[in-house]
Amino acid sequence: MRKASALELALLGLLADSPLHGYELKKRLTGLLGTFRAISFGALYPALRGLTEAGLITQTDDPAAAGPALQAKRARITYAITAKGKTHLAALLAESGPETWDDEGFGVRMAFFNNTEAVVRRRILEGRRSRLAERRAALRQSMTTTREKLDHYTMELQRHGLDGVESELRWIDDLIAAEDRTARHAG
Amino acid sequence: MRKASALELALLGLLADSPLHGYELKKRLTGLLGTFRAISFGALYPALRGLTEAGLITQTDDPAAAGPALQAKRARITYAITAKGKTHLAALLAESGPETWDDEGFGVRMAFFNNTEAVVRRRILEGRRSRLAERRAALRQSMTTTREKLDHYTMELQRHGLDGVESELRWIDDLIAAEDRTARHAG
DNA sequence: GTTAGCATGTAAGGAGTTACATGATTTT
DNA sequence: AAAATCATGTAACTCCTTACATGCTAAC
Repeated sequence: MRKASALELALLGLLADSPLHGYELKKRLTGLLGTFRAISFGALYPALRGLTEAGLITQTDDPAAAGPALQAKRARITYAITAKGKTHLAALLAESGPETWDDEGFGVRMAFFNNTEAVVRRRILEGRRSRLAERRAALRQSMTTTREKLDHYTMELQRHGLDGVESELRWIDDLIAAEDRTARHAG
Repeated sequence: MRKASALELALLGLLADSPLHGYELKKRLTGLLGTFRAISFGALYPALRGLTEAGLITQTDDPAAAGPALQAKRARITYAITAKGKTHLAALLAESGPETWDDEGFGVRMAFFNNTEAVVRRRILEGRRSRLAERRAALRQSMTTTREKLDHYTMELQRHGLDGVESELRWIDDLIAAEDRTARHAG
């Protein structure tokens, strides 16, 4: 099986909570990945087909859930995760690598932290932290070395970008501290 | 000519300042779009070819710029914007539409605000503002209506996302206020 | 009765990445 | 002399968007 996209990970993660149909999945996806990008039906349904063919989810026709006029030609389809899918999801959530620290990959993984082991959560948070620290260093570098030639607007862009990175770093530090406190409590 | 990507806009904008060769363009691009994504050579050179074929830039072999061993088999190529390219760039910077307000489109356009008319700057900033306001509304909605079922981590993600949007809104408001002051000064 | 939202899909095409391929120059 | 960086490009492939195509259901 090839490397899973953030979309497939998000679908598996959503279905791990409860079975859903496609339209509902798209709405939740928008809430989940919405800050980064909106996915379209042209991406959603092929992805669901791929996951089904890989045996990670199942599709069930669901005519009962439709309105009173029962005999709809095209029934709603309910998607549910399989045992194999759950295993695969756990593996995806636990894996390390660049895709784990970048904006989208991190966002999706954190959205499913509730179903993720504390050790893995910790590793992902630390990875994200060093990714952000790199970005901060690059921004600072660019702001000081090319200081004289940067025009007002470019400087404002970079300053605001740096603010954002620093704000996220503080946030991540707080999250890591909270993880530590919980770990101490739980032993 | 089809709709230009943010990459093509960025290339034209960079070349409007001074001619550059590909490798240098890529470095500046990373500084410019870096917060959103990094572009690869596999994207850069085909884009430069496209712009050349469209007559928006020119390519000049530049063997003199290479080191002392002059007879390099493959010379560096210097890219320069044409008059047609300048016109096209101005049109791109001035256009309105969704691509003007989204993260990447806005970022690129603001990076070239120095070469953009005050009226257009104002329009782009206002557009970005309402885009952010929409996103804020959506986030608030999602945080209040589904309040009870959201787990700790999802809530943290949304809270941090909302913080970021609100921070950018304040920043945009400051920029708009600064534009107003400048406009009053300049008459 | 018509608009908006629910619901599922396909086909064509765009924009990019990764991996490959090559070679010069500079630094250590 | 090895490693890093400069420098330019191509080919295969992936993932996604846009536009199309269809039909039901609820609200106004």
